[in-house]
Amino acid sequence: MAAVDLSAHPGHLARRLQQAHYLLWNTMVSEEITSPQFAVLNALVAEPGLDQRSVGERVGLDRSTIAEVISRLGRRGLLDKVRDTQDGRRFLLRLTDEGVRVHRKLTVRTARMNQVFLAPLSGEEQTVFFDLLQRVSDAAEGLRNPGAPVAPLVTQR
Amino acid sequence: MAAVDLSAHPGHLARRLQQAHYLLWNTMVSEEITSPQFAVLNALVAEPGLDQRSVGERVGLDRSTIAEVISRLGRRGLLDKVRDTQDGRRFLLRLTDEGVRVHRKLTVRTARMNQVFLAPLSGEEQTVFFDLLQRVSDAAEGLRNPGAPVAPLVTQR
DNA sequence: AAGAAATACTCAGTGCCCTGACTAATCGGG
DNA sequence: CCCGATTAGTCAGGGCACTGAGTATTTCTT
Repeated sequence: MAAVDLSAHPGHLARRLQQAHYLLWNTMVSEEITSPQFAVLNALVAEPGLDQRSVGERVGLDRSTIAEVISRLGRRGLLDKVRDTQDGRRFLLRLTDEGVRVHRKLTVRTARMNQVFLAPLSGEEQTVFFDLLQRVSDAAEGLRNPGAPVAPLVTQR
Repeated sequence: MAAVDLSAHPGHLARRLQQAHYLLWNTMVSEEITSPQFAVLNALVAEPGLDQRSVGERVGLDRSTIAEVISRLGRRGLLDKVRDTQDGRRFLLRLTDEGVRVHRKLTVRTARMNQVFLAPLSGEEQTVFFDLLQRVSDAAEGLRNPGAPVAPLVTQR
């Protein structure tokens, strides 16, 4: 009766979009390296020697998640992690040769995948799509913290 | 050098969109019930007595994930799970009174949240946004399986 | 009626994602 | 110089999401 149509819920659509992407990535790009892992490799190609926190900032991952992703990439031998001698809190990250090689290979495949992913949209629609996606995300990002916390669902006794 | 701009990658944008939504949901809707959990409640308001698999289908979750989500909702006392006497493989799901109550409360909050989430877009843009999101997801969904598996990154010796 | 195939669900394993609490190191003022 | 605040990273805990393997039940086929 009071049920709602989920297709009018942006959150639901966002989740579906990500699932769709995950699926395509798995079949067209790699079953070993994930999309967030590629994002990290990419950030380190652009700025070698970055520390963990900064990489997380570039790719949009919090301190805990970025630590996990980096540890996995380290285990796979795609990057090295060394203490910063200037600031003993930091770890400096740098791709290994293998890391660079994998990044290069994935860059090509990713481009192909993006084409397939966006194929249902015309060129103009693709531009609009990026724009809308970015604007909504940026706006929500800007809303961090300031709001008062939600009232709990159940009144605790 | 060969680094790519992530803002041109729909997968990255999809992930950011979901993160943004997660954040907003947490502050505006509930810290206890998640968006996928709400989707399940909603499906069961629409069709009480559905089995697990069908609920998963409605909300877009695979068998394993839907099992976890349902088990959590069960632990919270929001739904009941009983063996189908007609078909001993199935579990039939039904919301408890508390489940219905929570769904009603969240429906209101979710509507408010959606408004805030979409506020950066004009009414017309919102329509376009939904349309593009849906078309891309549907298309990728349709691409399931058929493709040959990706070649592995490293040639195993 | 018996065996094969399909179906609903569970379980183990991997990975992403967040929060909150903690440790270690650095930095800033007095 | 020292103490408090800030900052980088870790760790535990909860939840989402998938795959692949396994169990039980039903259904299809012969």
